Parts: sequence; structure tokens; C-alpha cells
Amino acid sequence: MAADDLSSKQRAILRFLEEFIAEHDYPPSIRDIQNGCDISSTSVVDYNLKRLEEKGYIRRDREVSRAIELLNGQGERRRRTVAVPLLGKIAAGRPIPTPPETPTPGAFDETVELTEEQTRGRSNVFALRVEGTSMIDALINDGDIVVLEPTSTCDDGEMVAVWLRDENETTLKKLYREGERVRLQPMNATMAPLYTRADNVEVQGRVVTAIRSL
Amino acid sequence: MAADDLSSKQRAILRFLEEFIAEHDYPPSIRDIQNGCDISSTSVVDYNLKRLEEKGYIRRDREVSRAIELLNGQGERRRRTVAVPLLGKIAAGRPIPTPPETPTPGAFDETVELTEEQTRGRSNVFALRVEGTSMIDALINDGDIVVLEPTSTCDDGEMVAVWLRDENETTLKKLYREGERVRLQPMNATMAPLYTRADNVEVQGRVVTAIRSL
DNA sequence: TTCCGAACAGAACATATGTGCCGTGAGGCC
DNA sequence: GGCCTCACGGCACATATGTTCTGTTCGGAA
Repeated sequence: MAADDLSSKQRAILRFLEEFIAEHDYPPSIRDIQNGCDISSTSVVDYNLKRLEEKGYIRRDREVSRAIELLNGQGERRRRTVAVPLLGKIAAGRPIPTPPETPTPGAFDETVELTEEQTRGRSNVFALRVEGTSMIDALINDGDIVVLEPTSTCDDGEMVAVWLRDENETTLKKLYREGERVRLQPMNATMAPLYTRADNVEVQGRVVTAIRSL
Repeated sequence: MAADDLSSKQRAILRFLEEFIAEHDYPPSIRDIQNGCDISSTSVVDYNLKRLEEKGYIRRDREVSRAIELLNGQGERRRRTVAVPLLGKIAAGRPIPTPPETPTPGAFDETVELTEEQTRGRSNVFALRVEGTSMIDALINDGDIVVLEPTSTCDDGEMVAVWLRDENETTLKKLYREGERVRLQPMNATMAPLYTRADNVEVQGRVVTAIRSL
């Protein structure tokens, strides 16, 4: 299912587009393509770009410079990563240094590049590095990174980061409401659950995914 | 060490840049930024872009339209994903449909977008979807995706995909050489190791990382 | 107060860049 | 041959877009 419906010139343009974007992070102009592919005229580039657009390999915004977006050949968008702030470390009973608030771009020591596939299109997610083996039963080990979606509510049994007011610390547990109190269940069979008053816990985020370090 | 050295306007511009690029796949023009951030003059945008460039948050090519490249605040480049072919499924005792050979771009049913962080800069990696819980001790569960690096050799104890000539099937195990024979150890304490002749096994790839589905 | 630099306004300017128009040549088809 | 379409060349044109120049405003230092 390769690109058999493309001329060699169109394949060259597609290849050049990929290389150029990989190198510059912005698309080439028509004249960049012209030079890069040894094409004699801008109108030829334009002509072939129109064909490529018809066939679903690229998308163009008219009248806008360098407005070429690479598609996958079926009209779907490509790539796309998000810089997710790595806010700190977390384990059973360890505090998160910075409570997750409104994330400011570029305002963190570290970020993790995630694909939309991994964030499931959610924005505003943040990441925490896991310390210790307290979540081993959830297949999350020391050094792994968990990605959380900010939320103040959750269903029973969800894996959430909660802030304990009295203890002034944050931890990652499964949350179960049991009448007046809340059971915080570690994801490690060798560790006992923690019980506390319902008004002592504040949900900060729900685990969206985990990233193995290995 | 966050971006305390940025003005609110500069932060707004940075944020707008991320959003715009995420939406269009090409950077905004100065006037796009002007409108998007409610800035009164193009020269103000230009002024702040210069500051952002000085501080290592972006890179610009002079004289070129929309030539803004997002950096991470330390002058390093951002993003960049690789489309890794998802070759098939694997489990204890199940075959890989296609033996990993020279990957042809776009010639697969599925691909997984991975960041360079995940592939550790390695190229030619491929991915397999895990079936079953035979690797649960390695924190790899049913439905997860393992990323492998093609190799024909490995050290003892490494997690590798091996092809068993006689049985004509491929499996994912830890490999230990024991004299004339080879011990293939599943990563599940409830499963027994498999012993076979050394010349019956052919290493096909080494596990680089695993991706949790959740 | 005066002076100076950072940040901003506004507009003109230069050029980077997409588009349109006209023409050519090679095939295919009747 | 006559007629069509596809792919291409060349070039002028409109405008999209970065740059620059001249002021203005506002604090803080001297």
C-alpha cells in the first residue's frame, strides 16, 4: 500500500518535505522545494503540490506562506507531540514539590515529549516520576513516569494523586469511598491501605498512562 | 528553574506558538502572533521574539517567513517523533507474522509514533503488541507494546525476541546460555523455563522499551 | 529634576512567497 | 491531421510577511 499513485517528482517532493521539516521544524516555501528537488519552475511545484493535496498526502492553506502540512496518505494528520511538564517525584507518602496548577510553557526543569496517542488528546496533563515500588501491582515500577490529567473528582477505584491536608503530602493511590472515610489503596499487595476522613483528601489528578523506563 | 526570566507577554507568545503549531503544523507569522496574543504592533512581537531567542526558547531564521523553531529553554530542539512499524503480535509460543527485515516506510498496517526519548535515538526499531500475561514479571501486560531493536546477538539475561528454528515460532524471553543449550526464561514466575539447543535459537531483536496501554 | 534604557506604538518599507496566465511538447484518441 | 489532457517552463503580479525607523511612555538610578 505504498505510494504507487505518485510520480517520481511527487515522491521527491514528499521526501524533501519530510527532510526539510525534520531539519527546520517549519515547512519549506515553494521555491525551497524548487531548489531542493531541482525543479525548473515554481508553477511545476505548485502543480505537483496540488496533485499531492488531491491524493491526500499533504494539506495546504491557501495564501499562507509555507502552509504545508504532511498527511499520511489517507488524509490523516501526522506526528504531533506535546511537551508534558515533569513536575516532580511521587511515591507512597512523599510530597509533590509543586502542586499542579496552571502549567506555564517552558517553566519546568524537565519535560517529557509525549505523542497524542499517549495523552489521548488530553491537554494540560502533567507527569511525575515514580519513586519506589509502591505501585508494582499496577505495573508501575521505580523510575517509571506516570502521566496525570488534572481533576478534582474521580470514581471509586481510579488511580489518582491525592493531597492529604492534615499530613500535607501527596500520594498516588486507588481511591475508594467508604461512608465517612476514604480508603487509599496502594497498588502493592504487601502494603496496607490508608484510611482517612473524606474531607482530608483532595484529588489532584487521575493517572492517564504510565511510561516504562527500563 | 523555571521561566521566571520571561515577561507575561513572552509567556503568552510561547504558549501561542505551541498552540498554533499544534493546530497547523507550521509556525505562525508575526501578525498571527500579534492577533493571537492581542499585541498592538508587529514591532512588539518582533521585540519579544528577539528576547525569547536570546533566552534560548526559540530559534529564528532571518528573512524567512514563519521560520520559528521552538526550543526547550536551554537552546535544545524539541519534538521529533518516529513512526515505528507495529509488525504484529507476540506472546510465549506465538509466531511473529513478518520476520523483522528492512522496514519500508508506509508499508505496514499500523505504526506507533514514538519520541526519540523512547527509542533512545535508535533507528530501525520495530514494535510488537503483547498478547497474554507471560511477561507480567517484567511489568509488561496484555495489550502493551514492546519496542525492539534488531540484533542477532545478545548478552545473558537480556530480554530478546528469539526464533526457534525447529518449532518455527518466535517468542519473547530472557536468554541464558548454559553450555550446549540455552535457557529461555519467561518473565512470569508461574511459567517454567524452556530449554533448547543453542543452534536452535536465533536472536531477532532486543527489547528497548515497553509502552503501557492502560 | 535629568538621564537612560526597557518596552511599546504606529507606520512605511523591502522582500519573501504563493498564484495566475500564457505558452510548449508529448502522448493518446478519433 | 485535429483535438484533448497531462506535465511542464517562464514570468509577471499581488500580497503575505519580516524589518526598520521614529516616537512615546514609564521606572529607576544619579
